[in-house]
Amino acid sequence: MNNGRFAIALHILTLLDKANGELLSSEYLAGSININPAMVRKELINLRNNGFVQSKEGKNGGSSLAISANEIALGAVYQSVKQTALLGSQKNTPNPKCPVGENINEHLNNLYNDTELVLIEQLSKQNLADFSSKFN
Amino acid sequence: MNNGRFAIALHILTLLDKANGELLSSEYLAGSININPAMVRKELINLRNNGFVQSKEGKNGGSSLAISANEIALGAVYQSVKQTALLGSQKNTPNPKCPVGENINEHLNNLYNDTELVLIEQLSKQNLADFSSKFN
DNA sequence: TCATTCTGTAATTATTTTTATTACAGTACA
DNA sequence: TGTACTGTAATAAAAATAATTACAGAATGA
Repeated sequence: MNNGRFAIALHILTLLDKANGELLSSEYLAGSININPAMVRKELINLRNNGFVQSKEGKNGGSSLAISANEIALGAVYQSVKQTALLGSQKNTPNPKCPVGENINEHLNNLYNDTELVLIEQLSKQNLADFSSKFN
Repeated sequence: MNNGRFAIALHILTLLDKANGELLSSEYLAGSININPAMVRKELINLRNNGFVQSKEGKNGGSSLAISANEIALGAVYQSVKQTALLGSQKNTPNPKCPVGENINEHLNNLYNDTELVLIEQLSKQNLADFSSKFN
């Protein structure tokens, strides 16, 4: 997928883990990542939908982890932000009159799926707690 | 990396393998992939630089595999087209004043590198001959 | 030798994807 | 009821990718 969102999501999660339940505002998170608070909020929507974080609106609001850091496998984080296939582009419209062109998408998809499975497995050897513990 | 180039490269290589040494023109290749011949030539430059194919200029020219299809591991094809890190974006400039921001790139890079290694290993379980044999 | 058919490559443009920005309604608190 | 947040949409900007055009140079063969 090659997605800057993976880095952002993991960055947010790491900060939330370090905060130990204290609510962090999107502005604060954005400050550490060095991006716009609105971007952080967008990513938080996704992290919330995946059950990783919870947010509180209004004054003194902010976000915190919704589950324990060792329940968040990095592979799950990857899956939550991935939008396109690992190696493919969305548009691939080969010539169906050619025997290779006709079938290559099927074979590529099989290859991508198998590969992605292994990738997720590998990422999941670490969970958020493991990752976060690498920081002081 | 998430690169349409992987699909294009593999498509080209598969066609060349099927051609059994016969020279195929960039126009012919482009016809099967359904892209512009100039794009094919660009990708051929890369495939040539990696020793996978050879081309002949001039009339009746074209390209063919430079080595046997079972010497071309799919992981090597991936490596030849990859330009950005597997999961990262080029620009990631977190706030160095934050202990997490300061070190996250190092940890992300380690994670990406380990993951990519596994990915290449997985892809390399198949070589071009294996892949190509899936087509009639 | 010279027209033809290719590749090699650069320059340019177009398209798509990603990221950033702005804005403001809604919510919670004190 | 003012303040400090989130939620979300709309828009714009930037970056990455893909496509197109163009033409010089190479090999062939009539």
